[in-house]
Amino acid sequence: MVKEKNTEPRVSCFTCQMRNHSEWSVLTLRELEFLDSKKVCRQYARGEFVFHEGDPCRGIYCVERGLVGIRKADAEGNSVLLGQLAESGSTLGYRPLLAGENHRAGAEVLKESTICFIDKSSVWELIGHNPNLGVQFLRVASKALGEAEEEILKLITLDLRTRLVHLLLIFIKHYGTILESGAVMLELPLSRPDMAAMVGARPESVSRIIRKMENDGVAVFSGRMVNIPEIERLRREIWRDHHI
Amino acid sequence: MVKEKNTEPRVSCFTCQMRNHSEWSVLTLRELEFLDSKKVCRQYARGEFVFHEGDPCRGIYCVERGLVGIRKADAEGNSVLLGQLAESGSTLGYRPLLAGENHRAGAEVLKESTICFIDKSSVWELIGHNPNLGVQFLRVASKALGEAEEEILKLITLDLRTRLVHLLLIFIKHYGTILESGAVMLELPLSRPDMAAMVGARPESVSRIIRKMENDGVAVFSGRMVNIPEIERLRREIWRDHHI
DNA sequence: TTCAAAAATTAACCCAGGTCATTGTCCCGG
DNA sequence: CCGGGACAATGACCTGGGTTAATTTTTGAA
Repeated sequence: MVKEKNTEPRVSCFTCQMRNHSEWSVLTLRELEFLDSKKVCRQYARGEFVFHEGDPCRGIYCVERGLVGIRKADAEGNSVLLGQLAESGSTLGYRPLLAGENHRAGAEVLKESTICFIDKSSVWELIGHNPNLGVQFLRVASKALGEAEEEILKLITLDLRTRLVHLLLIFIKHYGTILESGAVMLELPLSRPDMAAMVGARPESVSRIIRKMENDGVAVFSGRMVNIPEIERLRREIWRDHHI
Repeated sequence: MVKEKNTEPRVSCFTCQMRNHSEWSVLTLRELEFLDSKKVCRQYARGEFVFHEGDPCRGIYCVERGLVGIRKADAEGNSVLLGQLAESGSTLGYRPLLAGENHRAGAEVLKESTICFIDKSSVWELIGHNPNLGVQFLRVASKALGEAEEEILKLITLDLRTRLVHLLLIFIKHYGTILESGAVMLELPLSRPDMAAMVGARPESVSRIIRKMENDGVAVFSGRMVNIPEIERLRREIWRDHHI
């Protein structure tokens, strides 16, 4: 698991591809210089934690490249992956920073990643200096809140199969490719246990649903590859719970 | 249901009891004058909606007195009450305002209330004028996000009885009184269907759990009154799922 | 290349809680 | 004073998905 991690990769905020799609897009050149001078970047291997549940929040993290999940666990070892996965351009840990709390969930690296850290006081300094940055965070936090509330409703009203279809459709949007046959091919970014943690279920139940979906001819799973012959059939499932 | 509603009650931001416990506490006198001049207050009867799911967001609402729940429903008529109930001093509808979205949930008046409305542009004007107000909203939104995520974990890992006990303990904190016997007396602010909507269950299931709790001698329900002989027994239930 | 640990699949079992139906009470408006 | 509609309690029934356990496959470290 330890190759040559902890190396500091050469990363600059100025050349960062995703900057204009992130909260930082509102920064002036001067502020960007400040950010660039304050950030500390490093590589993380799959399985590492960027921060743990309960840790005091020292600052925020900016994913330059890779994939990170937000995991929340209870005493018995059950765990959930909350919300969307963090990819290039995503910011991690802004919630506890802005709420003035400790981390209430951990950030687990799902694919090798390069992540930059910006300490708390520098973030507040930037927000104080450029209120637009505060407004950006306001947007991000409010959108996340809306999605969390949507998730609560889904957990209560939708059965597991439907929730899984929702997840698949999101993955298709992010990672899917259309074959010449018109079918959609998808490489899942997650293991089965992690897929289960995203929809709030056990891996065994996810397996069971996958088998049923294959029997129905809706999708074919093979390891992390999924082939969906007709996306429309998938889409129809999320209307009216796949019966009519 | 219609008595003499729509009367404009005499409400002033200056004398508002809860102001110093709300986001508005950071306003200067001058800004407070602005807020007071812009706000529009009115009374709402039980059952009215302050705004509906899907409505465009025109501004935010400030509960001066009363009780309001945030309700989210799906096509089949199932519904959930999200998060905490809004009482005196709570702000409603800040999420869609800050996210720049439409309302994704409705606000339903649960007890007769007096509520002030502040239009969108005035709020943004205040935030632009006093960035501390923005920071306040940042705090509020981030805390709400943390609680929503906590709720997701609870829905997945805790059974109905435990979720209900959590709810009771919150109600006790807000509305409970200690009798001379040491027992706790509580008047529930909600009907059974609404309690069910708060814990993500059906009213019948809540009834069933209530009966079991009475058999166990943990609590006695009579209409909206609840008597809890020993709060400690309640508290113990949320540790380790009331076995062991 | 090899071995142990993690991931995956499948089957059998079972129970929490959703669904449906019945009955009774309370409250409000006419 | 009556009647209709929300609220409440309870029982019978049934199923989605959790639990356990056994087996196989994949993975990655040495």
